[in-house]
Amino acid sequence: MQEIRLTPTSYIVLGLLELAGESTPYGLKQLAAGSVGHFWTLQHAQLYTEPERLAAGGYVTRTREDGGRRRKLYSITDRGREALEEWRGDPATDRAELREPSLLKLFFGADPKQLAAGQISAHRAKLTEYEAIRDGMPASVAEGPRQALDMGIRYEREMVRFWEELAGPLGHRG
Amino acid sequence: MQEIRLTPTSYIVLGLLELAGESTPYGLKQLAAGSVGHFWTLQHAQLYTEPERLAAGGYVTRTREDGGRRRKLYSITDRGREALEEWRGDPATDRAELREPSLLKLFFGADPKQLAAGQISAHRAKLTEYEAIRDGMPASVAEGPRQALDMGIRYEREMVRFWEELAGPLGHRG
DNA sequence: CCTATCATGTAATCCGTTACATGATTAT
DNA sequence: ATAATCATGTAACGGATTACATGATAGG
Repeated sequence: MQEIRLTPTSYIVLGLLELAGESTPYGLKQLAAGSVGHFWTLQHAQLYTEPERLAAGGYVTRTREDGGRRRKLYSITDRGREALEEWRGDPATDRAELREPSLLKLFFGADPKQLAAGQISAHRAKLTEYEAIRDGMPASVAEGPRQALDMGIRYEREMVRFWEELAGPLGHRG
Repeated sequence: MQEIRLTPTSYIVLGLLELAGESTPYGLKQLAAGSVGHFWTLQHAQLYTEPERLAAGGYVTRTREDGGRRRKLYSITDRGREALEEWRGDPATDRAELREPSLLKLFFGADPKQLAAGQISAHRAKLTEYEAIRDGMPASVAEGPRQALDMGIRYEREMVRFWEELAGPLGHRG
């Protein structure tokens, strides 16, 4: 049982395993794609390697299917649950940086109007997608995902506004 | 002259070198700290290694001081300028993900009120910092940094609003 | 049957972070 | 002088991305 460092990736895997119970990497991929993946994507390879790391640390267990494909199945352990719980309960969260590539370009002198065109459509598309998810969300969905989605919507709206104003400043309140 | 891949870090270094002319890694660090570092920080080690990479690719040149410390001095080459120009002119910018650790916690069930306390003060602090920079900005500062800062301000404001509403929903428009 | 696509993994590479180390200035 | 901080690097490590490879399933 090695010491391993828990990264955001680790918590995503732990969180998904907590929700899903036993799952294969591909199962995790599917789960992630429909949920947390909307604002934090993982490479598929990570969903194979990260559970291995977590297993080495005792946060998950690995079993193998008996039948034909003998796929690897992972489950969260008590230790994993504790770690997840501790993480969730700790309000000291590292600050994220904006780290928008488009912002970098803007900063270093790219033409705002040109950039804006692409950014507006990208952010609008994402916004539409988020709103569709929200409108189709069954009442059973937990608060967390709902609130996270709400943040995503706000963010996209604000970015659309920002780029729209950059692209065509109509005085203000156009 | 090797093929190297240009990452956002590369463009930051190139962009800073374009602004600064010849500079040492430490000089770059100082420059970055007062500008782009507000929304995209680099480790100091990167400011020593990245210029080396760029030199290997022919995007910058390295010279050494004649005098005592014989520090390394980097300058952008024509090739570097071209690369920077092409990057700036290409509106096809990768989409950034939100990747807020706090959002991850929220998603996976952390207590919103508890999280909010920390987030509100962090985002308020950043907002205050940004506003101070904006208010102290000399008229000579280029559009790019100014607009990037504006985006940062909007972002922080929106995040403050979001967490405030989560922490204490006063109906709406409290 | 054949070919997409879905699914399951491993290996190599590389960038970013962290840690280590030391030289030069400045302040006390 | 000496401590503190500023400055200048190198080395090790590790996680994330990318590339490679192959097996299973479904659709035509």
